[in-house]
Amino acid sequence: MRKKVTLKQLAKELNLSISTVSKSLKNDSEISQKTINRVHELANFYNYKPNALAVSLKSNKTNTIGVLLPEILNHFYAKVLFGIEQEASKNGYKIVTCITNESYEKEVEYVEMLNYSSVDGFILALSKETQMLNKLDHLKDLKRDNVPLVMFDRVSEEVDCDKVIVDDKHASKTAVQHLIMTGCKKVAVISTIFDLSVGKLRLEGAREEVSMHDGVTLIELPIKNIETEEKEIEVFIKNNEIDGVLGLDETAAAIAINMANKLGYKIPKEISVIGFTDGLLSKHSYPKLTTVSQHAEDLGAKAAKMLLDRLSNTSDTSENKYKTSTEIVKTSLILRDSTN
Amino acid sequence: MRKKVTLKQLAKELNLSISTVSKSLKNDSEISQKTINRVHELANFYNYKPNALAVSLKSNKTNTIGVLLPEILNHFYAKVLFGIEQEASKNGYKIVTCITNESYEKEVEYVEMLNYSSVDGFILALSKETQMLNKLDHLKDLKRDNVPLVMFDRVSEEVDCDKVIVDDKHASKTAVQHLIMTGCKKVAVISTIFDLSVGKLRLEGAREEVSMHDGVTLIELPIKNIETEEKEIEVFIKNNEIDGVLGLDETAAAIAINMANKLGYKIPKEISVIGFTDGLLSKHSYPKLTTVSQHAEDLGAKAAKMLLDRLSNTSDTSENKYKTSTEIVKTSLILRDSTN
DNA sequence: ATGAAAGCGCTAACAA
DNA sequence: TTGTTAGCGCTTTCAT
Repeated sequence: MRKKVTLKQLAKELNLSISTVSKSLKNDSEISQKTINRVHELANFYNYKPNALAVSLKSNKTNTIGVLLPEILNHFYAKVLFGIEQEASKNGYKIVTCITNESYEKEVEYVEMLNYSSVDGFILALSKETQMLNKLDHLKDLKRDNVPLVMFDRVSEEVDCDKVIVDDKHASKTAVQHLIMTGCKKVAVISTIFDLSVGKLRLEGAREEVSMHDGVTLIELPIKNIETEEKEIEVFIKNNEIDGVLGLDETAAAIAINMANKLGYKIPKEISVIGFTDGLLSKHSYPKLTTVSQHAEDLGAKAAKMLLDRLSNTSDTSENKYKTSTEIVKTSLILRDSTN
Repeated sequence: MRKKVTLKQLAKELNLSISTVSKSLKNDSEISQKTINRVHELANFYNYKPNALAVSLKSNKTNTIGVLLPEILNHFYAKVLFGIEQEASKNGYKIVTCITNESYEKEVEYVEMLNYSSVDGFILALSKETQMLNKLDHLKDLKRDNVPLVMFDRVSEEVDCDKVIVDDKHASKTAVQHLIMTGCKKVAVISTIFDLSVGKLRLEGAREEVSMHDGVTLIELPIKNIETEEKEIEVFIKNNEIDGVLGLDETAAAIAINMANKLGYKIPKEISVIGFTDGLLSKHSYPKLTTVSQHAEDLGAKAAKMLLDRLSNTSDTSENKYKTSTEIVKTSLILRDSTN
C-alpha cells in the first residue's frame, strides 16, 4: 500500500524544510527558482496533492456546499441538483447531497451534521413535513452561526436568508388563461401538493384567473392518497364534464392525460391538459404535454450563484452583508400538443 | 456573529484541560462523574459539536463516500443514488455526489479532487466517454492508493474492484422470451445505448433468445441521434411490420408506445412493448409499460453496503482483503399493460 | 533564500 | 482523576 505523500515526505527527500516546500509549491517569490523547480519535479513525480482536510481545517473553508433535497426521484429536484452541481463545480466547489425524503427529522439531522464544518453553506428546499410542522429553528441556527443559506422552491418567510423561488402564482394564472383562451369553460385543478406553499400559490393563481372570466368555472381535486391517485382522477374526469385540466405537479397532469385517453376523450379537442414541471413525463406523454417550465436548472444555478456570492463576501462587513434577497425565476409556458 | 464553540473554549470556561473535556464528552471512565456532568452541561448549553474536519484529519476517516454518476436526470441513476443515500445515512455516512455528465475529463477531475482525503471511498458508474475511450488509470490509481472503489452498472473488467451489476443479458432474454410467448414474431430492439457495455449485453440476450425460436426474427434499430429519436422510431415502426418492441432504455420504450399509438396500432394487441428501467415513464405511459426492473434502489444499497464493508475491514490484512467480488442484481419483469 | 515554530481542533499515549 | 504533550498535514509569520 502506497501511503499518500505529504509535504513532510517531500521535504525529507529533498532535504528541505516543510515550509520551503510548501512555499515552493505556491511559487512563492522568496524561494529560489532552482528550489522551486526541484520541488515541483518531485511533487509531480509523486503526484502530490495537498490534503484537502488539512487545508480546510487551516483555512476554515471546505469548498463544499451542502444541498438538501426533499426528494430525488422527482424530476424537478433532480434538475435543480443538476443546475447546482454545474455551477458549483465550475467554481471549484463540490456538493454534498442529502435527501430528506420529506422528513423533518432527517432535515434537522442533516443540517446539524453538516453544519459542523463539513460545508461552507447550504442550499435547501424544505421537506413537506417541515413545512407542515413549521419548525424552523435548525435553519435559524444557521443564521446565528453565520453560515450562509439559500432556500429555493419550498421556502419560508420566517427564515431570513437568500431565496430563489418560482413565480408560481403567476405561472398558474398564465396556464389557466391559456386554457380559457383556447376555449375551456370548466377547468379542473388536480394535485397532491395543495398543502405545500407552492401548491397554495398555484391554486391561488388559478382561482384568480378564473374569477376574471365570466362563464368559466373551476373545480378542485386535491388527491388525498397517492396510492389511489389514478383511480381518483379517472372517476373525477368521468363524473365532471370538464374540458380543461391544470395539474399542479407533473404526475397529476400525466395521469390526467392517460385517464382522459382511457375514457375515450380526445385531447386536446375535448379536454385540454397543462402540467407543471417540464420533465421527462411531459415530453413523453401522448399527446405531449403543454407545461409550465420552472427552468429548474437555471433555478439551481442561480441558487448556487447566490450562495457562492455570499461565501466570497464573508469579509464584507458593510450593511448589505445582512441584506438578503429573493430572486424570482420566471416561468414559461411550453406549448405542446395537449392544448389547442 | 457567534463563533462555533471549540473544546478549547469549553476547557477555559470550565477551568479544565482540553483533554479532560474531550474525555468527558466521551464519558471516559477515568474522569469523575462530577466533571463529566459539568462538561456535558456546558457543552449542551453551547450546543457543542466536534469539528468534523479536525476529527477527520486526526482519524484519517471522513465518513463520507464519493458517488460519481454519469447522469442524474436519468431515473435509473436517480434511484441508485437514492438507494446509496439511504444506506449510507443509515450508517452515519454522508455522500458527496458528482455528476460527470458522461464526460471522461470530468470523471477524472472529480476522482482526483475527492481522492485527496475528502472521501473514504468511491461508488461510481463509468461515464459514456470513459467507456468509449477505455482510459481507466484514474481508477487504477485508487487501487494503488488503497482507496476502496465499488463500480456499478457501467463497469470495466480492467479495473479490479468490487462491482454490482445487473444481469442485463438474462434480463433481455427473459423480456424477449415473454414477447415471443405472447405471440410476437417480429421483434425490434431499439436503443441509444448500443455501444455501452450494458447495451451490448442486452442486445446479446435478445439475439440469443430469438435464435432459439424458429420463425421469429429480430430487427435492430440503433438510434444515432437523440434529437431525431422520435422520428426515427416512428418511421421505423411504420416501415417494418413488427409486432414486438424491446426498448433497451426507458425512453426508447416510452417513445415506441407513443409512436405506435400515433400510427394507430393497438397496444398490446397489434404491437407489444417492453422497456428497461422501471421508472416514472413506465408507470405513466399509456398503456402502462411492461418493464424490466433493475431494482435500482437495491442496487444502490448493495453498492453502499459493499463499500462500507470494505471500509470497516481496512485493518483486515488477511488475503481476502484483496479479493474483490461482483454481485449480480437480479432483474424482474414487471408485467403491465403493454404486453399480452 | 531557507527554516523554525505556532496554530487550526481534535485525540490519545503518557505523566503527574 | 486530571493534565501535558505530540501529532494529523498544512499555512504563515517571524527569525536566521
